[in-house]
Amino acid sequence: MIDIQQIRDHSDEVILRLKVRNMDAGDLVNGLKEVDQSKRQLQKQLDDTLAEINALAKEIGVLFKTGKGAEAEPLKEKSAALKKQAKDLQEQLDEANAKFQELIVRLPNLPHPSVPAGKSDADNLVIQKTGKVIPAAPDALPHWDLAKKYDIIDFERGTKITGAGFPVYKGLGARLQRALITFFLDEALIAGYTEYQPPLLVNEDSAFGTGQLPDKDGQMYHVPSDNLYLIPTSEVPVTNLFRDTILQEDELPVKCTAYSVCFRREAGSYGKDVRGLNRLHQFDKVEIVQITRPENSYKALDEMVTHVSGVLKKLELPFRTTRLCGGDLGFAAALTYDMEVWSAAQGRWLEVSSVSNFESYQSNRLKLRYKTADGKNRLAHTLNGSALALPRIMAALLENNQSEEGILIPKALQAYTGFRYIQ
RNA sequence: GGAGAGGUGGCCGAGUGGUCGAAGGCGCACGCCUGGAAAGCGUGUAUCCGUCACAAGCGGAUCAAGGGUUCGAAUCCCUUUCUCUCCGCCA
Repeated sequence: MIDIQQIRDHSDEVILRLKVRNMDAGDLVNGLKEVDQSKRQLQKQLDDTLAEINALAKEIGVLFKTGKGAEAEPLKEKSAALKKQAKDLQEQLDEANAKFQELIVRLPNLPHPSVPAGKSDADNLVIQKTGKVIPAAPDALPHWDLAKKYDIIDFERGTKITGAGFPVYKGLGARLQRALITFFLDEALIAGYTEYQPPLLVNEDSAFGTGQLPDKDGQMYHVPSDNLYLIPTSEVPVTNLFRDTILQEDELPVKCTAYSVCFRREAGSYGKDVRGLNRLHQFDKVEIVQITRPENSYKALDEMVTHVSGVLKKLELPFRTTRLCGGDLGFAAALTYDMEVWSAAQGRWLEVSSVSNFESYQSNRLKLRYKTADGKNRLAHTLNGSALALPRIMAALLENNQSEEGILIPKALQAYTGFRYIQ
């Protein structure tokens, strides 16, 4: 969440910057300022009252010790009255705090100055195109047909055993999937990331910490009997490893990578967007996460984009990088780059990675700080990115590399698959 | 799932109602000592909130979490949660 100090000192700027998200935050920000004010006032009153109570208790203690217990009686009465007052103030303060919390979690992160204005993904700024987009042959098959032709993904039986959006990978398809995971992890390892294998279910605190709750409630699968959530991305468990943590400055940057299965309910999706592998309820992803000092986070963001680009180049897939516009920017992100690969047979770009800098928005919720050389605790910056999401990579590989001989596995992957063609 | 034991500061570990945010030790930082180092000696060493200049100082909160008893609780009571031991079940 946004640092309240920023709202106290620069509320106009906050409102202005949120306009890039097409959000009119005026009422919210001003309401927040008011609640903050009364909250602090109540805090002061309560603290003063408690201080009086504490002083009385000490006095009474001394009286008892010196055998003047009788003299303590009026003090006791006074204390009782103050206690009642304190309880009252405490209730008011709790109320103010709840209100404050309710309001502040509704404020999304402030967009970075470079975020373009815009309403939807159509307004995202294309900043880089890499690789040649060759028009697909007229008889090119979309990946769902190729999956059937080579018997490598079984959508129907996935639907039978679970439901739509839960494909079954089979034979060379399953092996290609496994190869991709290992390849991605190895690439991250080379880039200096430490590999993690996190739990696939998280508790409420974790879901809140990275911002899935309360903003995206309903997007996650929930297990009510244990009040746990299936992770929509390993960003959630991995970033939460550092919840309530004060790191030493020399531990930064922290660089983590994790492969995990991801679960998303995707309520409300439909049409060609969800055909085949385009949008699934369960999919595999390798994620990269960095925790940095504030002054280094944008350098780290560039580094992560470069890393993902490098992996895509090794896969020989044509891709483009876009900078998300204000309207498409995620709730917690300050700046996001999307990487999209060209899907030849579908003739469209498929998002395979999203790399974001959250600045201190997540770390403020997570209480993720680091101790500077002069002993001060500061909020760290968090970043994450997909490197990469598997299904659409799979889709693009199938569609782009199809020929009469079968589907050619890119050279960099062959060492991992152990085969050159899917035939 | 059943029975029992327990959760104290970065770590270990005292503390069963009164000036305890908490003894002592370790670790760490700085200083003295030394040619340099070790040892030794000394000093310091949690987090959050408020006041305020995001200083100092002062005040408040925090001994797993929440609630209660009391003038006063790390210490007593209740609930929750986690860890450990034994049993059960089990990949």
